[in-house]
Amino acid sequence: MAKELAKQYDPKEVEDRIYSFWLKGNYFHAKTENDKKPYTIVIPPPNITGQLHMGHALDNTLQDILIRWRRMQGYDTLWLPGTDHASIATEAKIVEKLRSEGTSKEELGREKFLQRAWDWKKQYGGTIIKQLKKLGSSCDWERERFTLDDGCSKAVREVFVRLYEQDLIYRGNRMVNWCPHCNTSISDAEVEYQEKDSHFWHLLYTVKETGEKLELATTRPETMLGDTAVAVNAEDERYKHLHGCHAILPLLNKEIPIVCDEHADMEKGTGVVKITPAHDPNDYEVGLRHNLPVVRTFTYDGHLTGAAERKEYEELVRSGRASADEPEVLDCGKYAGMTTMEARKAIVADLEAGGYIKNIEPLKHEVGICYRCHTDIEPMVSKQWFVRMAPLAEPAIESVEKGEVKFVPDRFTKNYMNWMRGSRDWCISRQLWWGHRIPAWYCDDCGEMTVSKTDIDSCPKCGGKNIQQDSDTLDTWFSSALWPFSTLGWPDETEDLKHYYPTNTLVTGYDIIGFWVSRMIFSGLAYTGKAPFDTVLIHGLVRDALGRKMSKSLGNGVDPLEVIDKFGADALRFMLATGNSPGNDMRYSDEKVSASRNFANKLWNASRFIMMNLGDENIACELPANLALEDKWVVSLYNVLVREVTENLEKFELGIAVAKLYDFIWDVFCDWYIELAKIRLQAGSKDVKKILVYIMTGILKLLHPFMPFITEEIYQTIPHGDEALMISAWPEYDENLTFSAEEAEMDRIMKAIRAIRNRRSEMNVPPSKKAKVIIVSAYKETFEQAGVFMQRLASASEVELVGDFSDDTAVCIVTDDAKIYIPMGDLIDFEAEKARLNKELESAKKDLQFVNNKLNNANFVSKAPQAVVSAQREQAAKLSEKITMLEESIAKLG
RNA sequence: GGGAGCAUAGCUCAGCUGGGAGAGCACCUGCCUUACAAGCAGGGGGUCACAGGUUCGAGCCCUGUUGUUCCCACCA
Repeated sequence: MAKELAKQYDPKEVEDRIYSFWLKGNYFHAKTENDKKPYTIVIPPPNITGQLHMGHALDNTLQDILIRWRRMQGYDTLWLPGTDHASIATEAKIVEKLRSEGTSKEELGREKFLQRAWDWKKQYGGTIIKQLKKLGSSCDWERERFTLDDGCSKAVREVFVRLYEQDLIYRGNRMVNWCPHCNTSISDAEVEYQEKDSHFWHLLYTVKETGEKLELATTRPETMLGDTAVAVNAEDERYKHLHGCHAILPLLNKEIPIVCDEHADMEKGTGVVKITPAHDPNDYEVGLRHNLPVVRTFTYDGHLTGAAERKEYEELVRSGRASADEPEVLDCGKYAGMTTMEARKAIVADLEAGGYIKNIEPLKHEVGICYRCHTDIEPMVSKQWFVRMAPLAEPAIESVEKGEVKFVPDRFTKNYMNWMRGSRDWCISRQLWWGHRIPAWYCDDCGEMTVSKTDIDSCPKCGGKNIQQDSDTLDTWFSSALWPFSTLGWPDETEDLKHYYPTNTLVTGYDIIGFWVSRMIFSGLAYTGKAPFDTVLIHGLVRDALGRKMSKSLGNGVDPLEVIDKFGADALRFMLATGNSPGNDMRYSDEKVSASRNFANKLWNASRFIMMNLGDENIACELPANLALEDKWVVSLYNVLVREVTENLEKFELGIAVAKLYDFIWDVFCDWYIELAKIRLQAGSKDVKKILVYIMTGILKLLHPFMPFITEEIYQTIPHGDEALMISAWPEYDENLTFSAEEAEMDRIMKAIRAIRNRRSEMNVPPSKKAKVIIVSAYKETFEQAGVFMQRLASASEVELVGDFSDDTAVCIVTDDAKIYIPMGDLIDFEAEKARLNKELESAKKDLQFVNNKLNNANFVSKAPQAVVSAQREQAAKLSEKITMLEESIAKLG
């Protein structure tokens, strides 16, 4: 692989080749080694309909960083990939496609429709997987799963039947959220809210017994045909005389009871509420409390019911198939067949004509909409399957309270708890075809319902063959909830399950804590007895440069693949990891990626420089026996870097880790060490080459999880041990490599060099104009070594150490540790020099004053930690020295 | 209505357990010093939203205020 390296790093030339190299080495594959500690991540399965977006890029970059790091640390790592069938989203796409072809799912029939869906999956399901590979994701592709594959389906059935047998799944007529566009029920979690302009219609109902007009307000007059009561608060003095009376429902002239219920709030409006149990969640509850009839007036596709629906209902009752909780269906007569909006207009018009409307008031209120298609949700009583949440939520809450599952950052624990505590029973049936079909069969002969793990073809009760499977499918999230263990083979006790479950880290956005994370936790506990992971690493959203959510409708989405094409996958990954702290949103901008790209290029050129100097020499990656001052300095700092980066990763502080790497590589290694190394390289030192290889190798390892491609590419060109960087050992902190004295020495030298550069720059002396440097310092030995450094880095023609010095034509620079003179001849403005030194003196005195104020404070000295106090004392001493030196210099100027 | 986050240099954001404010980009100055101009050296720029409090000491902890974003909730 060794060759002449290009001046600029070209990710396009490298990335696919390196990815193939990894695949060929089978490095992503988890080998289930029982002597190694496992580390497992299951991927949040992207939808098969999806294209990789920035959210995925972030999510998977974080996962890949963690998994690569742990792999290098020697864990038996498994990153298990896969995709989600996304029932509602996929079905919607296929339905749309069918419509464009002039047909429909009904016309096609279930079988053929599902065939189309599988074809779709085959054709597009691999797209996002390919895109994940472009990012560099080191998933174990041999274990790739799909929520609708045989194994996951088996797990789904197992769970469904178990829950049913434990009475944790039931079927019944309940209030659900109905999407008239998707034509299915959806769960509470799938409803979003949006503020919309509407009206408050103040209606007047007549009380039958007293003849008085009762004023009440509603936002949904179109539901009034289904009213089965009017409610007032029992404590409300205004209406006490009406307890037990009846109201006459306008238009239908139907007598409905006036009930007392806590739901009626005396403070709100007139304190009177109309009750429509079939089409309002609150009213449904009121209805249950007062045993009110439930009258359905809407069809499932959002029209008012008519004679046909009524007839269907009557059939059901006559045949005895109607369950006890079956809602009555009304023939809405002249309104039948209207959409709810049309009905609203017609009903309001009729009410107005009948004098039943007191007034209409404009109103803004939150309306529930479908998270997929944004259609207004119709709350509706409907026969559905539900998971009983309370018994499942309890252990899930306890587990998190006990710390078995930890959220990072911690504040999302609260978010999770709220969700768990507040959730109502989970509606899991969907009137869709693409998904896990509910394993329940109904016998047409005897009416028996059978729930079974395996398909059945006759009724177990009467033996009849006229059985039909429930036509509904399960909520997509039902199978997602099982993902951490269904993918490992559960319910079978597979080797994978034993070895890799429970998994370790779940990485996901805060937006699906309710949808997914909480359901995995209660599912894991309920079915495997263990929490499915120990840590949930939460990240935020990737927004656009203006801070807006990226969305299709705004057209402000940034395609990660285009970014990869332009800047490289490493640059994108590095950018996503940099400045990202857990749980916080971040903004995307090309400038940031470009900065990351520049960093990659910097690394590339550093390696190019090292390669150039290595030539054909075979340099082992080891420290030489004798370390020079600058070697000890860089090794010491590198050693600290190893410790800190590792610690940061352990705490999931990826953004901090990556910032430290950036600083070390660019500032410490490239700008200082390599520059210093040039001196000895020219002299042909082999030791310095060893150090360069040693540090570069360490850097590549530490940076590899973040920038896998370029680091691997460089690793393959420099002398290396393991066949691949990605499976090489993660560096470890070595306390023998701490050289504090040398760090301090280098610090003095660097300060002096910076001070000289600074002065020269201020005086506009070009680097090409070399000048002699004369140093007066108590740190003789240090500065004796520094001579060559100064020639190289501070444009010194020669460096002389003297006990004392005086020259009117020399610039004087004072650092904490030394007085430095640079004879400049005519360039010196005598007065300006004096003024500058005086200014510096003032500033040093001020600083000393500040420190002394602290040290003179008895409370500070007695209460502050000893280390802090002594640090201040040291600083005071340094400043005093500096002041003395400055004063001497000024005195010499006269 | 409840809860949470954010508010730090012109812009985007770091700032880990409280010890005299940092980076990237942008800006200004000088450099093609042969690894890198996607670079090097230097520089300017911040009462850390506001008001109190705890502390020897607060960007960091506590209380309140303002602005902003988000989540949850059945507002008829």
